[in-house]
Amino acid sequence: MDAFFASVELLRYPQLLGLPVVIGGGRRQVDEILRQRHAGLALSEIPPADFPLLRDYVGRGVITTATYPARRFGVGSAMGMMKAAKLCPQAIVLPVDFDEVRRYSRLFKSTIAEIAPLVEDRGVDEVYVDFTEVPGGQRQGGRALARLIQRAIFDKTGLTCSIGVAPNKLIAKMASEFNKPNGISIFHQEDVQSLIWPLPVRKINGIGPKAEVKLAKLHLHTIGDIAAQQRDWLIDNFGKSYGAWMHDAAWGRDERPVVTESEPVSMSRETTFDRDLHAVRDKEELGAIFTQLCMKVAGDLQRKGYVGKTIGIKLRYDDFRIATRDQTIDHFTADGKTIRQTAGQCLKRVDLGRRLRLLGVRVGNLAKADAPETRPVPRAKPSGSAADADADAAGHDDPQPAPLSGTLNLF
DNA sequence: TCTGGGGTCCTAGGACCC
DNA sequence: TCTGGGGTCCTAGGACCC
Repeated sequence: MDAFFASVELLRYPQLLGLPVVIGGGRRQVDEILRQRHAGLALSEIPPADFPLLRDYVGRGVITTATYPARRFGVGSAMGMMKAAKLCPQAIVLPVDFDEVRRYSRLFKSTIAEIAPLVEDRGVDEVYVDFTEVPGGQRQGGRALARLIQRAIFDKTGLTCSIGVAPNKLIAKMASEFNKPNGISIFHQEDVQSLIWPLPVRKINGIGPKAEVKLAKLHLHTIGDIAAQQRDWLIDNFGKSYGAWMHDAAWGRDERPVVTESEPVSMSRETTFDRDLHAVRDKEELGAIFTQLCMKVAGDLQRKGYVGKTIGIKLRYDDFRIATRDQTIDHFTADGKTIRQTAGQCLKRVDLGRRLRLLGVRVGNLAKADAPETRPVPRAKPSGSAADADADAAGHDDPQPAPLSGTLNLF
């Protein structure tokens, strides 16, 4: 056994575990429900019978997680709150406390690292661990060490976790879902045929909704269906890289190592508005939000010690179409005003005639702030792109650049 | 009143360079 | 009047994941 995958169920308030509970939605909306009913009371002081209910929720947002009793009604992660309210109106709804989630996440990961040091971060509640070299890591096919880790996590955090142990990351991830919550599953390469092949294609980490639809059109529904195809046939239908990968995955082949260190590629902030905003009518509001997003990204970069060169925006229109624009500048920066100005140039290159649902700001092409290549370039060298020409024409440090024909001079 | 926020990686065309 | 062939960077979009 080389790899091991663990994920945790991040839910506090043990008194609620047996009840249908969803966590998520808009912070403001949930707080509003809480305030109306229990002004000034901490969550822990509210008796379970008095908790706010999903049927009282109004507004946007999605579910972050749900208890198992709630999942029995068909609600789950990423589902819209309004849809969930139809399925399970009696569920208790709680706000997400991201600071606390992060705190528990760190504790979860450090607890594992103390026992098995090779840990790969896979987000807030998941990790891969390589315990090939951990003393005792092979006992009972890895079960002994998995138990030890599971117990340590529970002792330190009070949280349960599901663990899969397998010869590689791909199988370990699938194994971890076999025995939820708080289970341990040990898979061997030989189990792929009997335990993995009957599963739907979506269970492969890397096959999403689009690939699922395309596979279904080709009459491929289970992982075994994929495994039964010729590699070249998959390559013809899905491309050289994805097709070959899909074939390997269906056969349980995966050579990726556990990666313990990585540098961020980009940092971003985005927000979905309470209601769709229009570039003209909601100009003030939009402008203020835009500036805030830029300042937040700048703060994130500075706090974490990074600078970036590519600054971009993202918008989501009311019809859910997404547009992105970005621009690479000639020096690295983490400065809010620079980000704001460059992002403002990007905004002028996109259609602002439609109502907007979301606005985001991103800084990519990151480097460590103290790295030598991040120092300012000696002289700015002009380049001839249209965007630069526009920036030059409108720029000269002017906070209110000239309008571009056909678009609105909002920012 | 379906559909968050923060990421990564891939593709593909055009610019530009040697 | 048939115009190579790499390589890298930039930009936009999209799939996917937690």
